[in-house]
Amino acid sequence: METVGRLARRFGLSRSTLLYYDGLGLLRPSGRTAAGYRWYDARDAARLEQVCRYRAAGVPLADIRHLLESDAGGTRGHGTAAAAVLERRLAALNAEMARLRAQQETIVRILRRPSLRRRSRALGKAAWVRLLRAAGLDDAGMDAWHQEFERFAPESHQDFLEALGLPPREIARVRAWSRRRASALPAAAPRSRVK
Amino acid sequence: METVGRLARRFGLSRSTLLYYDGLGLLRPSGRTAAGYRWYDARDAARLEQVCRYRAAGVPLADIRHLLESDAGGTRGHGTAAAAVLERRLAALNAEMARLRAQQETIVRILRRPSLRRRSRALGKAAWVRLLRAAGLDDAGMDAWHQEFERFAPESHQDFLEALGLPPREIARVRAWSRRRASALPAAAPRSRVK
DNA sequence: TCCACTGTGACGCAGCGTAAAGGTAC
DNA sequence: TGTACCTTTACGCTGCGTCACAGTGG
Repeated sequence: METVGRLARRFGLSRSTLLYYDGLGLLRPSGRTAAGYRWYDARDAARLEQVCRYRAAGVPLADIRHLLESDAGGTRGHGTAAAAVLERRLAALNAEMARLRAQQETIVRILRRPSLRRRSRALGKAAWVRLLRAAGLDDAGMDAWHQEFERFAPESHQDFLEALGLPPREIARVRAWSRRRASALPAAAPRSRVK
Repeated sequence: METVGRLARRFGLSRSTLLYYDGLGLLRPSGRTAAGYRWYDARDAARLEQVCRYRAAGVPLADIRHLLESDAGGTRGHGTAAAAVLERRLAALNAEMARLRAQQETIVRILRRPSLRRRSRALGKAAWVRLLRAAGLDDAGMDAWHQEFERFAPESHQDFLEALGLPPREIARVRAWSRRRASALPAAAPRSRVK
């Protein structure tokens, strides 16, 4: 039982956000006062809480609308729909982060100054090697680490190598080597890995 | 010496993009044909190449405009201006990536299902521990790893722990412990680290 | 005459922020 | 009487994509 400004403050949103949600049909107040003020009750607040949950995950407002509507329509399979939307969002997040990493890399390439690389807060290959060595890992350990990484989470291995700033060809070489290594006898290592 | 469509294709852009740049004043053709067609010469193409370089780094069009204008105005300090813009962009990228990581984490929290965690392509604590163990690291090694990480690159240490999905309080605990550890005698480890 | 190209202008997109011009609650 | 709230409408932001309608090049 509250007006739009009060509800907004309670959820840490702005008034215009709630007006926008109303216009979209995402969150309509269940009533109006005699003077035409929007009047939100407890169910509206509960719905807004759901909306905020999904928004915190970056789900687009249109998707949230569909989710909450299908949710009201019937219990059957609504959890599945939510999971599908969230998985789509995860995929989009991965794509977006890849784009941003590529931009970071581009900047570092433009400013060839290694002093700036540190400001990107993204560790490079040399830094990782130093850390792992300080932890007591030797060459054999790092080889094993790559193999296990490739076997257990190949996509993450790819992401990790990209984040190090390695060129695509070197990434491919490291991964291919890690795969072959896992099922073969010891052989010559490629010239360059995260080692 | 070419028209807008041809130049666009040559740079892998769309015609409307170049029209937009013209409207902004970011890239004006140096001439027009008798019929009013835009006519781009080699210097225009060179300028477009610069624009594309900065765009690949995600620099906003307005900033690119300022850069290229100050560049034409005088040689004095234009490299510094470019570096400043790129550093600002790096900071924005870091902030944006932090936002996206937070959203990933939110999604994983919503779907408590660990099976989905794998699809996020972001490794969690357990996965990292498994990898490091497979590489032959023991508890002491992991302790040393944290200490070195904290000493050498504290901000990246923070980023890494956040990316693992650890709650802020645990991150603070791990980092404080790593700092103390580096200059003290062996003591009891905190209840939970990436170990 | 045909077809690919060009011009200008306008609208659309996501998710709101901001302002204008006024009515309402206390 | 003030002022803190509320109403609606409409435009701004980014970086273009996508019409629509008309003229041009070959």
